[in-house]
Amino acid sequence: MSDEARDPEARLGAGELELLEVLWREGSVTIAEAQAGLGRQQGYTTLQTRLERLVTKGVAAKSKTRPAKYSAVVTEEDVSRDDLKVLVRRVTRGRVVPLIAHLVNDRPLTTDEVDQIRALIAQAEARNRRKPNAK
Amino acid sequence: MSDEARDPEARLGAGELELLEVLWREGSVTIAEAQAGLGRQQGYTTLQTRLERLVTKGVAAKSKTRPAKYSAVVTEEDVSRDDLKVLVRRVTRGRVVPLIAHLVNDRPLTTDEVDQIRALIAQAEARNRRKPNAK
DNA sequence: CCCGTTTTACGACGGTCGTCGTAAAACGTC
DNA sequence: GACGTTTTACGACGACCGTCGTAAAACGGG
Repeated sequence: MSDEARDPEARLGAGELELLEVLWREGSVTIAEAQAGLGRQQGYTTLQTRLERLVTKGVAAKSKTRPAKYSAVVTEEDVSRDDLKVLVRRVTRGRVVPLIAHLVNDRPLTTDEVDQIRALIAQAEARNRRKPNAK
Repeated sequence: MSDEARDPEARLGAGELELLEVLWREGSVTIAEAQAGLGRQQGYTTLQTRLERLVTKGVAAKSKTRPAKYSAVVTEEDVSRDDLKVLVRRVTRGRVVPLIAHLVNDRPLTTDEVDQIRALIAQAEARNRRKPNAK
């Protein structure tokens, strides 16, 4: 019963994810650094408030060092897993193939990508053989 | 002057998508039907307001029949395309392979699904051969 | 110790969205 | 045509979030 604990992961808006991205990318940043790391330009205190609210939500932490540094508490994987789950369920009612179709048809793939996807499929198939629950 | 479509697709929140889902699923519904079609229970006038706001946003239409019927104006594909684009860019910085890895590793695939994905890849590869821009 | 700069604390405002309440208007029935 | 029911119109409230302003507090160089 370790992989639950989803309670502090309240719903995150698009703007909050944008900020979390900066934390993921830069690791641990002061307000000024976050301001620079963010693509667009935004007021200092605005970032302060936004980061503070992330801390309140439990998805970021604030150090007690003098220029305080903010860092992500949740990982990219945590969030993407949830997002993906929602997207797959919502858009394709649980079917993953239409989603993949969308992905590979949306733009050309390099030959490398094709190879990698093939490998992925082969692995999945191998797992199926070991445990033939192929529903 | 025909494809004006993209600009009124303002940002849709999670709750608004939830409602759109009902419209996509049921096609054209009165407020009472939407109330029933929605999973949970929610006040009549609440649905009224939410549907009305979807109309204001331009993503739903209201008929002039007596019990007004609401229907979706944007398609599931419109929205999923945008959502997917955001997700791919945000989570994997444009790389589609990690996303697919996530999808196929997250849960077992049926043999049918494996076959279908293989076909998808083959098609993508064929497109590559016809137009060898393989980056 | 004083001063300018940086950092933090706090509060406010406006827009969006889920949530309803209330009441007027339209409708079907007797 | 009066009445109960359904449908619509309108407005409000509270939470959330991006946006800052202001000002106190802490810091570092003279």
